[in-house]
Amino acid sequence: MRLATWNVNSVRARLPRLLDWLGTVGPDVVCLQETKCASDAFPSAAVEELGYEVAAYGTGQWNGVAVLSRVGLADVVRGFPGEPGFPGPEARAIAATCAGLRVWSLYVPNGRSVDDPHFLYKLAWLEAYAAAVAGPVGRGEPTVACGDLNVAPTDEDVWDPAVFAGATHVTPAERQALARLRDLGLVDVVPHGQGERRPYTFWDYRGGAFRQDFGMRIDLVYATPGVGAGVRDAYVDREARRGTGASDHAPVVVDLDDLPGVHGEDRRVQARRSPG
DNA sequence: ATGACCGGTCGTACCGGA
Repeated sequence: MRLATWNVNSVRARLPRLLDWLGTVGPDVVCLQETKCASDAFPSAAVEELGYEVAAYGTGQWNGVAVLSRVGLADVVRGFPGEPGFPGPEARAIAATCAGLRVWSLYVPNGRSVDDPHFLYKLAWLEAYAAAVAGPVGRGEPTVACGDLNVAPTDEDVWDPAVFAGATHVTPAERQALARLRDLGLVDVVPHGQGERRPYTFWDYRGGAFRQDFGMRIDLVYATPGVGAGVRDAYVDREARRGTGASDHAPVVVDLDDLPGVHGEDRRVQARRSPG
């Protein structure tokens, strides 16, 4: 299975590039974040023409997540029990089961600044998510929690730690909240950055950050141990960040062994069985 | 240089992003 996660920064603005990318990379399952459109405004038809089913969750111009799959898309859940709001519910989490794998597409709150109420919301949201997946993950259900987690796990995951002194995304509090997920047993599937480059996934639009590789690794794939052991390859698709009309995030692409008991024919059956 | 970019919005400035 080829799994990917990508913060597209508006699915409608990115649609031509998304469709090209789906055709070129051919992922089986895609987690999208910052779709920035309501569920019923998601451009599903264009994606379905390429053979994907779509589960979208969006409430308007902010946030928004989705899962695309061409290997089955079952048991879709939007949000999770105990999910905090700001102050009301926000569209930041959606789950679906694809070829036996429980897939979460997550868009963790930004935090804005360390003295902003949004920062406490970010920490609470991460804690609540960890509590929500603790049961299934503890029972060994094959799971990936992936998306824009908005935390750089280590100083190695930002281009210059000095620049981020006092900023969000690198604080001990955020890293501890993220570590709760690893405490459950989830493993960080660290991609390679293509060549010798660091596996950054985000570069600010401003100041030629991408050209200078002033990036951060904040788009993450956290997998249960059995899933992590089946990772054949994982890479950051920097090509998708290049040129005009790009998102400020690059996709992370992960090639996984099929889960035990779920083989190619089963996947085709699941795909056929699902409603179009 | 307290900047620089981009997407969205009942918009033509401002918010949010990170």
